[in-house]
Amino acid sequence: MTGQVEQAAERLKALGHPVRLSVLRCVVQGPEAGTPAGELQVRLDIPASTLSHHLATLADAGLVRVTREGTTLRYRADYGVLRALTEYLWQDCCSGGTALESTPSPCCGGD
Amino acid sequence: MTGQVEQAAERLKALGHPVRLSVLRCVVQGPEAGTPAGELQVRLDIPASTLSHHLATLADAGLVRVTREGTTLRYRADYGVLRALTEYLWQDCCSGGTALESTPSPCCGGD
DNA sequence: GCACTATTTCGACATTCTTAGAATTTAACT
DNA sequence: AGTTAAATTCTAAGAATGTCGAAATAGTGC
Repeated sequence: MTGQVEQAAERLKALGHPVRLSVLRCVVQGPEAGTPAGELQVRLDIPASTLSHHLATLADAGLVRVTREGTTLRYRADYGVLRALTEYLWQDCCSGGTALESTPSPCCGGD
Repeated sequence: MTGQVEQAAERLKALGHPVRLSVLRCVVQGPEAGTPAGELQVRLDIPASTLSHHLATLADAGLVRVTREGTTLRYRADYGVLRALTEYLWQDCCSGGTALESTPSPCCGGD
């Protein structure tokens, strides 16, 4: 199987671009059934071909899923993957060591 | 100020590389005072110059901090930044929408 | 089959990233 | 000052990314 570090790195890399991170936020804020690519294109105001590449990157990383509906393609977030990634990032990469033994919680606690 | 999305993207991008993610994990698991670059180099078994570039990327992104101690440089994680990033990722990018209104918690709960 | 719409794929270019040997800096010690 | 140790910066070259107009594809309806 692909190493866990490699997979997480690939997903973080996919998120590591302003446009793609914005795309994800749009998708998350959109309807549960998914947001049409054309709507994302209007919202983000970027060329369709550019958007398509970014969407492909996100989909390849497994962060979003696509559903066809006539001629339109709806993109929606894969929350399972996103959550697993977030958990991995905090638990396995940030709090596995000696420095934070008593740190309350990653995302839930906090100010 | 730099846009929040841009800053988060830069940090995620810094994490989006297998070597850098491994570096971070090593640093986190190391002593609180920081791990010498030389020790990281031995652990990860990569050329010093390559490691130095990756460390610079992580430091530029604000994910790690450096302290000089004689001729050795100790790198340690900035947990405040890491935590803020993790929180941002989940709260602002993954659960801000309509789809997950009743989702318990990002990182703390969960199976 | 033709037209129309929604998106993707192609092609090309500029930019950035990654890698790593060689040279350089920084600091400690004698 | 000279030497040694620890890291970084220089340099260079190949690989990967980002961008976007133009062309191609998938789907619907006439």
